[in-house]
Amino acid sequence: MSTGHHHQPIDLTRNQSLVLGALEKAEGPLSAYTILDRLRDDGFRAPLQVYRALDKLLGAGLVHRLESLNAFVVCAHPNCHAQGMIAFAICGTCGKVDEFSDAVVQERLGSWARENAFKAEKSIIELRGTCAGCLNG
Amino acid sequence: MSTGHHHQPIDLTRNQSLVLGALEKAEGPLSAYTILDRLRDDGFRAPLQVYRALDKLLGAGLVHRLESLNAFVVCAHPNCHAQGMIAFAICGTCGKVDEFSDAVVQERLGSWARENAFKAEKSIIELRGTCAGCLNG
DNA sequence: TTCGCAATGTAATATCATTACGTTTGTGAG
DNA sequence: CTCACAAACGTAATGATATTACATTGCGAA
Ligand SMILES: [Zn+2]
Ligand SMILES: [Zn+2]
Ligand SMILES: [Zn+2]
Ligand SMILES: [Zn+2]
Repeated sequence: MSTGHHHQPIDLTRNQSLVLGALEKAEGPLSAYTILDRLRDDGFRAPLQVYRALDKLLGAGLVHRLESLNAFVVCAHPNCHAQGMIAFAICGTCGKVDEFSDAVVQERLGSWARENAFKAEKSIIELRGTCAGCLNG
Repeated sequence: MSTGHHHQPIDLTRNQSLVLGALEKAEGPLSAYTILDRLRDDGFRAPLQVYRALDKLLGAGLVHRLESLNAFVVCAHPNCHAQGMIAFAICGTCGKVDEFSDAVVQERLGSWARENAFKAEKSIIELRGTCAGCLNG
C-alpha cells in the first residue's frame, strides 16, 4: 500500500486507511470527532482511534492539521511534504480550504529565523477569509 | 483609561484590565483557564469572564491569540495593529514568544489572495521551534 | 424617570485532546 | 515453530478549551 514516494512511507493499517478515506471523501476539513462519527459503522468507538490514525497520517504527510480550526484535511498535493512550507486559505463561509506554498514567504521566514538564531521546526500559515466562489455567489 | 492611540480604542473595564494585567505580568502566553486561575483572588469564577474580556482585548489589538497553543499573549508593540500582518516565533522549550512582522511576507500572501480572488480577513503565521537562549543554554 | 445597551455573574453544556491500562497482532530471532 | 518484542488496537476515564443560556447590574440618552 506504500507508494514509496513519501518522506516517511508507511503501509496504512485498517484504521489509518479508514481515517484517510473519510478525509478524502469530505469536501473540506473535518474535526477528529466528526471523523469518529463518520466511522461508527466501521467499528470506531473512541476518539483515540481517530487521533492515533491521524498521528501516523500527519507524520507521513498525507494529512495536515489546521490549527485555527482544530481540524484536519487531506493533503492536496501528491508529495507536498517535499516542499518545506505550506500555507492554507480557509473560507469562513463554505469551509473550503486551498493549500498552497510560496518560496519567497518560506525564504523570508527562514531569514528571520536565521537572523534571530531561532531554530524553526514547523511553520503555520493560515489565511482566514472568503473564497472567490462565496464572494461571487 | 483609553490611550486614544488604538484602532478601536476602549476604556477598559475592571475585568478587562485584570485580564490584561495578568497577561502583562506573565512571561509568556497564558491559556484562558490559567488566566482564570490567576484571577480567582480578584473575584473571577467562570471561564466566560475571561473569554469576554479577551474578546474585547483582541478586538482592540492589545492581545493576540496563538492558534497553535490555544493561548493568549499581550501585544509586544505599542500599536502593532497598524502593521497589517503579525507573525510569532514560539519556543517549544521555554515557551517564550517573539512577535514580528515582515512586509515581504505580507505582500506575498496578499498577492496570492488577489490572484486567487480570496478576500483575506486575518492571517495566522506561527513558527514553532527553539529560541536562541534555549539552543545555547 | 424610563428605556436601551453593554457588561457581568453563574450554571450548564459542547467540543477537543490525552492518559491509563490491558489485549491483540505482526514480525523476526533462535 | 515458539518465544520475545514492538506496534497497533480497544475501551474507559479524565483533562483542557470554549460556548450557550439566562438572569442581573450599571449607566448614559431621551
Ligand atoms: Zn499538503
Ligand atoms: Zn467559500
Ligand atoms: Zn502585536
Ligand atoms: Zn526557548
